[in-house]
Amino acid sequence: MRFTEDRVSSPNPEEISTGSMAPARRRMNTADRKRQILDRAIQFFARYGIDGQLRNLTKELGVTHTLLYHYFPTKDALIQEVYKEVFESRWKPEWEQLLDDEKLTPEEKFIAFYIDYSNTVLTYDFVRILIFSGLSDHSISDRFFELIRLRLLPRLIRETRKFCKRPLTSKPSERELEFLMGLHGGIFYIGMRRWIYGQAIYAADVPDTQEQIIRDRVQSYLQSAKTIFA
Amino acid sequence: MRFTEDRVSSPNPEEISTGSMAPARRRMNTADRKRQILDRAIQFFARYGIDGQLRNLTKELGVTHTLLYHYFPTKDALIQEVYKEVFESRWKPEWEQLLDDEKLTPEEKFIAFYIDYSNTVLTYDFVRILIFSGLSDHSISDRFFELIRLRLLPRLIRETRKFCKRPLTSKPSERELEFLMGLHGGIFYIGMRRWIYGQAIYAADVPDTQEQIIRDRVQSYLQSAKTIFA
DNA sequence: ACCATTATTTAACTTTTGGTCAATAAGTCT
DNA sequence: AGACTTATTGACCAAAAGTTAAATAATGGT
Repeated sequence: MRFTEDRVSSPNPEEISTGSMAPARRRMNTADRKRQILDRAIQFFARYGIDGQLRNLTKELGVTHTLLYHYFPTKDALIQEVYKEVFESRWKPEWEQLLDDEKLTPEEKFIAFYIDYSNTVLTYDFVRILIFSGLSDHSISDRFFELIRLRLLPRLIRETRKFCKRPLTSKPSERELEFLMGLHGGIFYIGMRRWIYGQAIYAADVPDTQEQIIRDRVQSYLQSAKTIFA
Repeated sequence: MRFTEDRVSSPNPEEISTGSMAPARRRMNTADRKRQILDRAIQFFARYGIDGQLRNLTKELGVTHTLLYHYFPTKDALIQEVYKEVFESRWKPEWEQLLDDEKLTPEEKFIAFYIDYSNTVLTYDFVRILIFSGLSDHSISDRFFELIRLRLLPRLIRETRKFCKRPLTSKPSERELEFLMGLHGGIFYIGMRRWIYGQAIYAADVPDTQEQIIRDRVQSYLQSAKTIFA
């Protein structure tokens, strides 16, 4: 004998105290509920991947899975909104301004940028959803890399050249770009180790250490660029 | 009306010529068939993830999906064997010997090692299965990182110190390790970009360029280590 | 040429899971 | 209080997907 019991026992914190088991159906207004579902869905798909089951997602919300179809026409539509939310709404235009700031040295820009970038991008949700989407469908993660390639890399290359006192005009060579990707990838790898492989990154909990690491790597990158591209 | 039609039309190359549609059931000996299934399964799960469907896997083999259960008790057992094959059988003990070689300089060792390591580990199957397994269950990818942490990192740290002319005795500091992980991660990121995000790595098809990139990064790492840890 | 073994298939079962639809009830407005 | 809107649920469907058991037939040994 199996019951159809989608909702978890006590979804509404206010109701728990009674100990009764009638979950007392509560209505939320459309906007709030949609927001709530989307937020949960981000965490949920980050954890279980896009193959995660809707019934499990809604169980976390204390709601039956059919309610989702009141807000999203299909599972895929929900996932698309999750992608949109994660990839597009977290991009900071300030990064570009920072890298264009006339008052900062290239070194200061690199360090300030990568510290903030790490704090924004190297989160559980972001890293995992980026990887999940890359694994299943490039077209999603491509959009994020387009942003990097168009908005960030040219500026980072420019600052590198400034630091090396080289002319800024010519098109970046593959060797230059690839050397930069070494820095970039090394930093992203911190998120990989932490959120994909589940390794404890000692420095992650100590902001000072975390920043020291980035500082080390950036300085290493810039100094070596000077040597390599002299 | 639906038929149970698992096998693809002409599984056996020798039989195609006739154009007839009786696929002529062929028996393979146990060892060969198991090997064949395992090889295919590696490619298959690398591509579609562990959620890939057995019916699709066996379709590629020209066999019904139930045949799998003659060789593996369960889907999970098959996946475990895939993991074992990918992670354990590709580790090269020569790496340790190379890094211990008395006749090479630290710089030569680093470069030789990372070139070979890249060629072995940065393959489609390996990178993707490593990520898939990390995403779903750390316990699998952990085994691979244990190898790295125990067999490789101490040697790489030792060679770094030799290069910097520093004493070899003390325990590696977190800063040292983390700086090394910057190099390591930057190199792994090449595989990520290529096999997860599907980016065309220009240098990947030109061995010379590929090696130049690794050379650049290794030299950058070593030179900077000298500065940082002086 | 026959027999025994076992690789392979056919058919069927079960659970899972995305999705539909009509019924229910919590708010809101008058 | 009664009516109206619509958020929410319960029952149900169909296809997908892992698993099992019995039937079939290819191969090797005698």
